[in-house]
Parts: sequence; structure tokens; C-alpha cells
Amino acid sequence: MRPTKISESAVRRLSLYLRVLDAFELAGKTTVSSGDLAELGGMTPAQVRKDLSHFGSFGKRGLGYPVSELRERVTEILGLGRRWRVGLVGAGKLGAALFFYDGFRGQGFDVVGVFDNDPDKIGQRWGRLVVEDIESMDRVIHAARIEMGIIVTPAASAQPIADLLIAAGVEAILNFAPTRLRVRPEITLRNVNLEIELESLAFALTHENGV
Amino acid sequence: MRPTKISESAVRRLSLYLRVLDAFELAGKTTVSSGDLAELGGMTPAQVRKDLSHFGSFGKRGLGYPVSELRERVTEILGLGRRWRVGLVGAGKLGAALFFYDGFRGQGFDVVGVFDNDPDKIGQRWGRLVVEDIESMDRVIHAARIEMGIIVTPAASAQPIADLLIAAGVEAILNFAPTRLRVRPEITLRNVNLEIELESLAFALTHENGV
DNA sequence: CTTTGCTTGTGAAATCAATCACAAACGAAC
DNA sequence: GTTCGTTTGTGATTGATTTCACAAGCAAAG
Repeated sequence: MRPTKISESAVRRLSLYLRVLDAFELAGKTTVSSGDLAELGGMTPAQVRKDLSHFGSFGKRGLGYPVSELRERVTEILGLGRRWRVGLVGAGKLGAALFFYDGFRGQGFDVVGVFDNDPDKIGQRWGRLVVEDIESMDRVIHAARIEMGIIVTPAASAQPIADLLIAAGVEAILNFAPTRLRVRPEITLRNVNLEIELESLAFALTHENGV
Repeated sequence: MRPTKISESAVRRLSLYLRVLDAFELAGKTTVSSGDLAELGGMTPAQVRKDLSHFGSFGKRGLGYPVSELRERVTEILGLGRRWRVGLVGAGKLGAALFFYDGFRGQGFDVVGVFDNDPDKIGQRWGRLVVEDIESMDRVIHAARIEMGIIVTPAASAQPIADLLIAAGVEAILNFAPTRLRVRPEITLRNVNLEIELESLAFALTHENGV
């Protein structure tokens, strides 16, 4: 089955299904129903079925879905059947936190380049990598065949960094800088803005008791 | 004007408008049109107008919106007309990165408590705070009148931590642990899952060239 | 005071996403 | 091999969000 257009939120739910499937597999279950998946994933059974049906028909009526096979299929669908080579720009505290976080490696993402423009940081040894000068970014991105970029710099540098990444051939960027990046539409861009998350909490707390 | 129900995405756009308004104010502009706001915020003029119209009528036809007044109003709407007291649970690398990030203070969020259960971390001095034992969380949350919690712990501890936060009276939680938290519906919960963000990039790269 | 050029505010329309509801399919039991 | 209980896959429906399109309103110019 060939997906016409999958909504961003449906893709994110696929990631959740994967986590839940991991848990079921660990628990030794061999089949799950859409109801089981929905229960642990926090959505409705109908939504689970619709999401999965976009990519094919993986279940057996009356039985449910075979856990390990579905896990493999979802892994494949999400593009996690291979490893991804990631470059991290910004060797500050947040950059370090992401670099040393194990969860990425576990899901198939290898940070194979770290960049900064601060002379104090350049040359630092991070695990088995060395922090590179942003000047060398183009060269290193090609040499290490980096496919995705994570931007963890102050807002002001984010746009030029994004431009450099894209010029070097990177097609997907995860941006933590609190600024809106302008990129060509073919470039995949996701933003994580921590200030906005907190502000959304503030809004909710402020308006919860009847305006 | 009394908002009936504002969508989560509309609230997030309000945060963006605020950033754009800051930029315009800094640039000395006194009025902006919905088109100006849309241009820099990356949405359509109609959406800007509809979003703002949920909360009242702030503009003048033919002229646009008065920058500093609109900025004040949006600040007020988002609940940023006051400071918020935040507790941070998890004194690891990511916790430290968030703690030392200045952007929060700038937007009105003060981290006034840091907690961990690792004896090596407890007692560490962070800025003008000391990392507290999670055992003391209930006491400190009350003493410091903490209103929001940020969870930056491994997945396994996140649910019990959330329960403790809520038991202590916290009504809004920002969760960075890669696990789904179950909380009462009155509790406001936002999740930031970095693995999901990367997986969404992987999906996009995998499917961009016609399946 | 009237005209002109803009821009808001907002119902109506269109698009997009989630839910419903049910026929079809399967295994197990007998 | 028929019945029963269960669960999928999906067209139809409902609901939410975004976009459209235009009347109403304002300032400036003459």
C-alpha cells in the first residue's frame, strides 16, 4: 500500500506504537489488538487501525496484530531499518546533553559530527569525537556523510548555520534555537521550542478556571 | 471577549506572535498589519487575524495593530503578565542545560527548585540553588510555592515523579522523559520527546522521493 | 465632506483529521 | 462444517481547523 499523504501527527503516533510494541514484545506477547495498542498509547482503537491501514494490512481479523512482525513493519515505515548519520551544531550544555543521551543511538541515530565556533570548545574531545570548527562543517559533513542536522545554537546563529547545513547537502534539520528558520520547502524542518512549551503551560494554568 | 475553546496550535502561534512583536518593537515600528505578522511568523494573514480575534479586537481597520499594546495584550493572554515558579526534577545533563538556559527567566519562568535522587547530585550547588533530594520534594514544592514541574529523568522514574508532583499540588508538567504519563485530565501535560522528533525526520527523508 | 487606499473582523466554504459503525474475516469449539 | 465471539479494515460521518472573501471602518488627501 502506498501512502498518499500521511499527517505529521499520524507519523508521531507511529513512533508511539513502536514504543508500545517494544513493551509488548518484552512482555512476551505475540499478538496485540488495536485496543491494546490504543490503551497503552493513549489513543482510540479506531485511530490505531486507521493509522496502520495507510501502510497496508498487517493484522488478522479476530486475532489482532502479530507483535514482532508489526514492530518490524513500523520500524521500516518510519525509516528506522537503517542507521542515520547526524551532525550536531552547538557544543554548549544542551548540545552536550543531547550528545551523551543514549536514547538516540538506541533508535538508530549516530551523532558523527559536533561543531562549534567557540575556540575554547573546538578541539575538545567528546566521546570518540572531537568538536570541529564550524568553518570545517562543509568538509566534515561530506566526509562523514551526515544526513541530518541538529541546531543547538543561540537564536542569532541558527539561520546562517541552517544555510550552511543545507548548502552541504543536509536535507533534514531539528532546530532547538528559538527562532523561525527559513528553508526551501524540500528541506524537512522540525522545531523544538522550549519557551513555547512553557508558555503553553502558562496559558493553560491561566485559563483553566473559566477564563 | 471570552474565548470558548482555543486550540493548542493557536496558543503556540500566540507565542510566535509575541516573538515577532518583540522584533518589531525593537525595530521601532509602532504598528503592524496581520500581513507583517504572518510574513515573519510563517503563517497566513487570515490566520493571524482569526487567532487574535478570539480574544478581542485589537487592531484598527486600515492601519493594523499597535505593536506595543498588542504585545502587552498577548503577554497577558498567554499568562505571562506574572512570573511562574518552576521545579526541575532530574539533575542530569539535560536538566543542567535547561537550568542554565537564560531564555526561561527572560519569559517569566523561574526555576526555584531542583531535585534528584542520586546522592552524588544531592547537595550540589547550582547557581543560587542546591539540588534537593526527591524525598524532600513535597516539602520544597510547598515552601517555594512551585506551580509547574519539568521532568528530565529516565523514563522509568517519570510516572512516580509525576505522581509526586501532582500530589504536592503542581498542576502543569512538561515531560522530557520518553514515556507516556498518565495524569488526571485537570492536569496540564506537555511532552517533548526528542526521539520522536528524530524519527519524524527519518520518516520524511525516507518517504520524500515518492514512497 | 467625499473619495481613495488599506486593513481589520468574521461568517461561509473548504480542507484536514478523528471517530463511528459495520461488513468481512478469522480461530476455536463442538 | 456450522456457529460464536472477536477484531480488522474502511467508507461514511462528524468535528476541528484553516482559508476565503468581503462588508465595515479608518486615515489621509483633496
